[in-house]
Amino acid sequence: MSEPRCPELTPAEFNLMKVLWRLRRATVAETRAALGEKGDELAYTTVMTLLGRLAAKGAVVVDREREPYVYKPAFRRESVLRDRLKGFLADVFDGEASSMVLHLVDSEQLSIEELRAIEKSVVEPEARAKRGKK
Amino acid sequence: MSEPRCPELTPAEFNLMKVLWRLRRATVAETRAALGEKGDELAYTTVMTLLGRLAAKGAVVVDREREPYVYKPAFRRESVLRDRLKGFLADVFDGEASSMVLHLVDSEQLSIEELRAIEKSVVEPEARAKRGKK
DNA sequence: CGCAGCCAACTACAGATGTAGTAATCAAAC
DNA sequence: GTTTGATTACTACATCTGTAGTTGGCTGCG
Repeated sequence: MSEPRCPELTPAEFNLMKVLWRLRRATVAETRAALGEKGDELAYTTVMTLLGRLAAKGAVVVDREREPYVYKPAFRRESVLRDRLKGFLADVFDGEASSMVLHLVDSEQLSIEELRAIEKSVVEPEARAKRGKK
Repeated sequence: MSEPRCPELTPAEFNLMKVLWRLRRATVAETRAALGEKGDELAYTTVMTLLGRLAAKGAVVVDREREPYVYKPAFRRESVLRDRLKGFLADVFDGEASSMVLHLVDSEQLSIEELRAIEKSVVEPEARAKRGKK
């Protein structure tokens, strides 16, 4: 029995998840406010609907102890990002990670310096420790 | 007037595009056959519907000179992949390319050796020439 | 010449998605 | 205590997606 995987998320749902990961946990109103700051104005009920769907598919946990309910992510951000990355890589680059990275460099979204820095951070132990935050 | 961008593609549509890029150009039947080899069995009319939608949104060009019609991609594969990558990066990793690559390495989808190889290929001129195929 | 196939156009349709309105409740303000 | 505001539970619904059926033309086979 491997760890339970996060269910598929639609773009709108994923967007909510990003907010929840940032806030750790939040009520509908709080979530809505955070979205608003990003420029995503959604009706209160829309946010509720989305959070409801996320709860239904098990992507968030709802604390119904006391109202207003508090929602929080059921899966670590890191692991969800990883899964998405994996899926994307398989879908678009046939799983060829290096091909993808090459594209990144080619299109100047990643510099050689960054590439070297990554390499270093993977090898060097103390840099390794730092990792994880980002 | 910058270059026209490829319109958004749904997963099913993108899947067809992958086939078309491989075949360069193809009829409905040929496309369908190629999909079949990959294990994607779709009804003839389904393939036609999808190609029709792709044509409608300008992602493929249709040669109606003589039947059966011949469909071919309206955009280079490379550029579409790039766009998708860019969108994904922005959406999932807030545009932080190095963060994404770090994830790749962490989850062992990319080895340090590959990373070094990429670095090299970007720097070295003759390796640079080779690039493009992949 | 009439039928069997191939093909394009049009139609169908269930399920997913994004977005939000309405009803019912409850608690705080007056 | 009645009105008001917050909050949740339903309901709504237009679109988009994936998948495919139906209709009718044209073409070559017998």
